[in-house]
Amino acid sequence: MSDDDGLGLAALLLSAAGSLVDRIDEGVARRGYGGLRPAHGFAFVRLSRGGASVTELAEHLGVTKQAAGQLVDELERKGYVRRGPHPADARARLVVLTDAGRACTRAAEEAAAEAAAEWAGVLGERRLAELRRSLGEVAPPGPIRPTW
Amino acid sequence: MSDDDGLGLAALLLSAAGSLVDRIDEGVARRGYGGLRPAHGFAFVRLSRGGASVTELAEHLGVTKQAAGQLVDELERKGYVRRGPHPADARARLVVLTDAGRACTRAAEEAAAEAAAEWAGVLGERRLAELRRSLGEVAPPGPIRPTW
DNA sequence: CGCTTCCGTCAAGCGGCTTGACCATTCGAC
DNA sequence: GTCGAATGGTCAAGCCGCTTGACGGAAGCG
Repeated sequence: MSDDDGLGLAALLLSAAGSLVDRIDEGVARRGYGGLRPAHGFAFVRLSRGGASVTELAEHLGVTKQAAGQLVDELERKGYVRRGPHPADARARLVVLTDAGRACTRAAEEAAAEAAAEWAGVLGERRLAELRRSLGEVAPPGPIRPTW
Repeated sequence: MSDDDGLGLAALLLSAAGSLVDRIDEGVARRGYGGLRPAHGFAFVRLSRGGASVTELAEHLGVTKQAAGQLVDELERKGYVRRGPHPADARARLVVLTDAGRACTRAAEEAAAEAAAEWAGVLGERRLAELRRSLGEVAPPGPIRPTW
């Protein structure tokens, strides 16, 4: 009954997303990168494209720049990122991944691929691709925000 | 590039889930039930099946019973639920929806159906059903937890 | 009966986030 | 050029939802 209404769809989506995120997070920890939360992984995704300013990161994550700043502090303390001067804007500082940060990003990608492979085992490649396609059509662009 | 790996899939899922949840929440508010958060909606879903104890609710939501108790406090203060004696266990108290609570539950279902209809408009009924089916196969049973 | 288990609540504290204020730098109109 | 407005980053304070810990009361079971 709750599986063919909108609320059931939301529950399904939340459950699937939560499960996938948890598996990735756990896979990252299993690879030796403990003390990281899912939000860090999405920060890595953004930073791996040549770095970003704190403000850009904040927009990417859908939080205030103060919150993004704290997150960067934490990653810097753990040695995953480094704040450097911004080449084109003296107000800004460019946050870039360190070698450890890049290694951790790879670990996250591996863990994610592993989780996706499990799903492919259940659904088959074809239906997984279709799932991805459908989600792409309904998912809005914009920041990756924690769900509720 | 980020759309065909596991991390991209997670982002898509999170984005879609977040969007749907936001729309439902907003739809509920638009119908006159302000000050409610998505978690309340999922609590309503559980309570609408004849009520539940605080502990059952906690399990359903994947939080501690203390947290569930606070949530019930809040809903009680706003007049959506009532704590009554439990018919079979004097330790427990049965949390049931009031008339306002049932009306609000209906509003949430309407808002969810509305959002789902929008998705059906994009994907078509057939692909939406397929989406739901695939999600049902990969989503674990268990509590509805906030994602990351 | 008495021991263990379970329900609900009180109390304290934490973690991640927000709003508000501020300085330094840059941009744009004049 | 110069000056005001906009923007990047940070400090500070506080909030809110949640957690851990501890406890009384009731149930279950030998």
